[in-house]
This record gives sequence, structure tokens and C-alpha cells, in this order.
Amino acid sequence: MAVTIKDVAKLANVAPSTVSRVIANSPRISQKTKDKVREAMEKLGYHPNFNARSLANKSTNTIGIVMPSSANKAFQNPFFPEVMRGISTKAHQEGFGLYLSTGQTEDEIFEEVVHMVQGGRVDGIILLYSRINDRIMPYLQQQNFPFVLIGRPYGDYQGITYVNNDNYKAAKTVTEYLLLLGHHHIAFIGGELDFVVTVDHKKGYEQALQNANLPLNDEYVVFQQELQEGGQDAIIQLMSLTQPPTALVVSDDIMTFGVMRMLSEMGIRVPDDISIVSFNNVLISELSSPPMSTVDINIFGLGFEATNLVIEKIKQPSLEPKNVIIPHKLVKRQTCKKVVFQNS
Amino acid sequence: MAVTIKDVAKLANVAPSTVSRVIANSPRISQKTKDKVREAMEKLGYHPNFNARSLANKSTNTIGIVMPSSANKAFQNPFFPEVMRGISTKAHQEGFGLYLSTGQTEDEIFEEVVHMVQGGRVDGIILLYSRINDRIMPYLQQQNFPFVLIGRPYGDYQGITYVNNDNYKAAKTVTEYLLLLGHHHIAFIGGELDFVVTVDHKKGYEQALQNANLPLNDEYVVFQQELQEGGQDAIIQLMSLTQPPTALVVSDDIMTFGVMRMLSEMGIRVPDDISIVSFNNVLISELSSPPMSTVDINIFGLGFEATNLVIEKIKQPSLEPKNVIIPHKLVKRQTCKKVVFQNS
DNA sequence: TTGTATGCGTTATCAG
DNA sequence: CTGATAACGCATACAA
Repeated sequence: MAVTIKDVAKLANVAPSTVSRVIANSPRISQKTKDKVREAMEKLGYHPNFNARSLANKSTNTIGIVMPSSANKAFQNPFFPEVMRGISTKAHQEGFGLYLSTGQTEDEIFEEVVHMVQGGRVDGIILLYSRINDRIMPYLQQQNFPFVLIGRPYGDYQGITYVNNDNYKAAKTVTEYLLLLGHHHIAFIGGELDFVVTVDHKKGYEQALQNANLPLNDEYVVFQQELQEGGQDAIIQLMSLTQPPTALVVSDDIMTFGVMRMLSEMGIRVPDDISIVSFNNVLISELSSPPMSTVDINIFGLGFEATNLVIEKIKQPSLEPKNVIIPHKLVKRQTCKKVVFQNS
Repeated sequence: MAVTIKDVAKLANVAPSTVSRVIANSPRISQKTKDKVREAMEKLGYHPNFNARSLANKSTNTIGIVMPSSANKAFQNPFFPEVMRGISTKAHQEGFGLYLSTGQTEDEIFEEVVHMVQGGRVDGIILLYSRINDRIMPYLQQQNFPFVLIGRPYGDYQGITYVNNDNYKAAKTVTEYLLLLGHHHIAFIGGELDFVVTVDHKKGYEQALQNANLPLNDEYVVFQQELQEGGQDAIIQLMSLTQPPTALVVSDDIMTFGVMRMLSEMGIRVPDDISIVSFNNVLISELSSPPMSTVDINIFGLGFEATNLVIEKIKQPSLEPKNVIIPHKLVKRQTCKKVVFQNS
């Protein structure tokens, strides 16, 4: 049996409640008693029981991390480890622990979240993604449970704390950049369409084209899973068009890897035959050949700031909802090139 | 106040203990009562309190994951997300939750582990790495706490359950492979020297050379952090030798990315000028150009099996320690080439 | 088959 | 400044 607060109390000749106060470093305990108790703790190798503490306290000092329904697949995208780095760093600074969701389907995850919340397993939750018509966010809000979203809520949700990039503007900017390089046939390869980020990217892309008085071509817009395979499928589809694009806006670096790989197999050169701008700037992005131009969204910062916000919310539940926009910046590498002549 | 077992009991007109038994689906409760109680739970939206449960049970159904001391850096290597996939998958199957260490230094992590163990925060622990002279493993063993190691214990530890690859043999085999291709100047780029896996790789490499009656050249053996930068530093060092190697055995794919990148900058062609075999076969390995030949160690399997073993151990603490070796296999891609003529 | 009583290890309230 | 004592929510030994 582990050593408890009572054992310490006995050895130090004080009441259990006094020991508890020493643990909390209560100012109303004499230094002398503190020393005596601490010595006893040391001697017995005492460590507070986490569950008992949480039960009495109604707080766990733990943050729940909710991955997209395909937790399994998600780990294949370097976005998640990187955002975890940010979360982990801040959580550690603040003395919070991390509890991970493991569910594979949307329903399983929802159940997990309910358990975390109702079971008092975590004090707050970080949603690592924002999906259209997701049940979790409304549930959390209705429960008035501290949480923060990485991404932005879709639709008319009010009062939700979130951390996001300005994905619309970023997409608009990169499209304009390609426009300035002389491209008129710019395609868009988005991630899954029910992710809000995909919607925002698409809007930015379209707005840029419209501002340039270019027609929106449905054939130039495709959506795929944010995986290498997704990129491959997408580019096959695009290059099969009678008028294939000369430039690409791709929602995710990992897809871009797939795109570039397939392009290389087809003998199409980047950037000579086709230009590409991508999103995320994950760590390995600079390792493509040629190294890809991509929008750095500061993934680490997203995680770090999200954690900061949940912890704030946990400590002061009445706090006004906050929205933090993490700045992005285009990292120009070698996948974009000025159009020399346009064959249409 | 959340709804408790008592509320349910009241509504269902039974004793709290009966409700508890219904939750546990005790066979000694009549179907009729079960239905009645379940209806009441449904009606009130009852969810068991996790901490109270753990306290009474002395078990949490949670597994602690311990990352290498540089948790922060570690996430940069795709090994970890992939092993997490394996862990997460199995844990989820078995209804276990995952608790993550966040410490940055060795001391911090040690403290975290002590808290997890003594605080009863987790039922078992998975150590994601095996480091020479690590304090955590001996501590866990001395506490007789259920844990499993990914890797193998170094030195004369007995009775430790672990999951590993045969890293020695794998390294020996790939070196022999390069030998068979006619290479006589084979260098070894290892990870940090206090990881056991590095030691095993090195031994396998050396044994292969000795068997071939080739001299061991200290200058051909370098160690670096398992990051891209590590690979870059290593290759600079090696190519500066008066007799640079014509082939490389590299401990980790991410390092290989760094190596290949630097090589390409130096105008040295792979595999024409230099051959490379790497380890791990992380998901992006096939995306290097040219795609790298690497040993697939089944990272997912390591995580999956490790989880399987801890859970076994948690359920039957008296179980004999087990050692599982996950098979590896060399994935030949395009970074190795037969030597045409040897200039020494 | 079900109810009663007690304990799990802490914290918090209330006296003193 | 410190000591009893009662929660916290659930599980289980013992009764019935």
C-alpha cells in the first residue's frame, strides 16, 4: 500500500489536514511545522494521490486533446506532431498534463469527449481541427466546458474561443502571387471539403481569380484527403484536362509531396512546366526537390497559443471568448516561376 | 453539480450499490432492475466520475507514454507519430486512455514518471526509447510497476519486457548488402550514441566489415542527433576525408534526408557517386529523390505490440517478462548502386 | 438478488 | 496556527 497523507501525519505528529495544508503551502502554517512535515514526507517517500486529489478538488490539471476522427490517419501528417509540440511545451510550462483521444470514428470520438467532460477526466479540451457540422464543438459549448478550437467555427457560432490563421487571406495572396507571375490557369487542390480550412482556402483562391477577372473553372478545383495519395489522385485528374493548369495552389504540404512525385513520374518539370504554392511549411517541406514554396502557418504557435487560451479559460471560466490569429508568411523556395509564354 | 450514482439510485428506487453493480454489469442483478436503473441513468444523463472510480478501484485504465527527454525535438521525427499510431490503435481497442509526458529535460521526465507511478495516474507505462544509463527503467523495475520498453535494455537488466527489432542483424545485413555491391569504403552515421539502437547498429556494421576482412576506420563512424541537421553535419565531416566513403549506413531516415540534401548541394550524385542505406522507413522516406533504400522496422507494429504487452502486464502483473522482436525488412529503392570501379 | 456500511486519499469547513 | 470531521463519487464486503 502506498504511503498516504495519514502516514505522514502520524510520523510528523500532526493532523492529516495539516499535512494537506503543507502540501498546498498554506501561509497559515508555521515554518516549523512545515519543516517537520516535509521531513516526514521525504522520509516516507510520500507522493500525493492524483485521483483522490482530483476527486476532492474537482480538477485534474489535465488537458484533453481531440484529434480528427481519423486519429489514425492524422498522425501521418506532420501537422499533428508539430502542433503537439506547441501544446506540449506550453502545457508543461503551466504544469498541465495531456490526455489523448484515440477514437477512430466520429462517433467513437464523440463518446470519448463526453466521457472526458462528464467523467471529470480533463479540465479543458483542445480541438485540433475544425470540421463543418461537427457535433463536438456544439456539445462542448452547450456544456459550457472550457475548450479552444484550432481553426475557426463554421456557421453562426458565437462566443467560441479559437486560434486560427487567416487562411482566406493567405490563399488569396498566394493565388495573387501566381497571377503576378503571369499564370492564368491556376488550379486549386484542397483538403477534405468539410474542413473549414479547406473552405477558406477555396474562397481566397476564388476571390483572387475574380479580382483578376479570370473565370472560375470548376474543373480546376479538386478536393482530396490531406495525404500524399490525395495529392497524387488530384494531379492526375488535373493534368488530364484538355487545358491543364500551369500553376497549383495546394492546401497541404503532404499532398504537395504526392503531387510533385506524380508530376516527376509524368515527366512534367517543376517549376518550369508548372508552378506550385503549398500550405503549412511542415518540417520536411524544404526537403522536396525542388524545395517547395509554401505558406508558413506557424503550427507550433497554433498549438502553443491554443494551450495558453484553454488554460486561461480553465482558470477563469467567465473570461470573454478570445480569437487569436497567428500570422502566416509565404516562404518562397523553388516551385514557382514566371510564365514565359502562355499557350492559350 | 453533476449527476451521481445516488441520483440515479433515488430515481430508480434502488440502493447506490445496485446502480454500481449495474454499471459493472454484475450478473447478480436481475434483468428487470438493470433495465430500470439504465432507464434512470439515461433519463438523468448519468456518466460515471472517472476520478472517483479510479480512487475506489485503484486503477485508471490509462497508459502513460514517455517520450525521450527531448520530447520537444522528438516530435520532429516521424518515428514518434507512427509509433503513437500503433499505440493509439491498440489502446483504443482495449479501452485504454493515453497520458503523455511533456517534460523537456531528463530530470523533468523522471519527475513526471514518479508522479504518474506514485500518484496512481496511470496503470502502466510505455517507454518510447531505450537510453544507456537511463534512470527511468531501473526506477520502474524497482517499483515493480508494469511497463514495457520499446528498444532493449542495455547492460545486465533481467526480467524486462520489451519490444525491439533485431537492430544488430539489420545493420549487419545492410552493410553486407553494400559490400556485395562492391563497396569497400562504407561509413556509418549513427544517432546519438547513448541510444541503445545506435550501439546495435554500430556493432552490426562493424561485424559485417570484420567478416569481410576490412579494417575498421574510426573516421568512418560518426554520431549525430536524429535530425536533418545531424545528417548534414555528418556528411560534411565524412566527405572532407582524404578518402571519402562510397557508401553510407545511416541510422535514421530523417538524417538521410539531411545527408542527401547536402550531397545534392555538393554536386555528389546518389547513387552514382555514393550509395546509401537507411533505417526506419518512415512514411515520407519514399519521397526523397531518389527514393531511399531503407530498412522497414514496422514502427506501427512496435507501438501496437508494446501496448499489447503493457496491457497484458497490467492485467496479470505476475506474468513472465516477454521479449518480442518485430521483423524488419530491407526496402530497396534507388539509393544503392553496384560499384563500377574502385579508385583505391 | 439487493441493501448497508465502510473505505479509497484528499481537500475544505468549522471549531478551537 | 492546528485539529476534527465531513464531503468528493464510487466499489465492495458483509448482511439480509
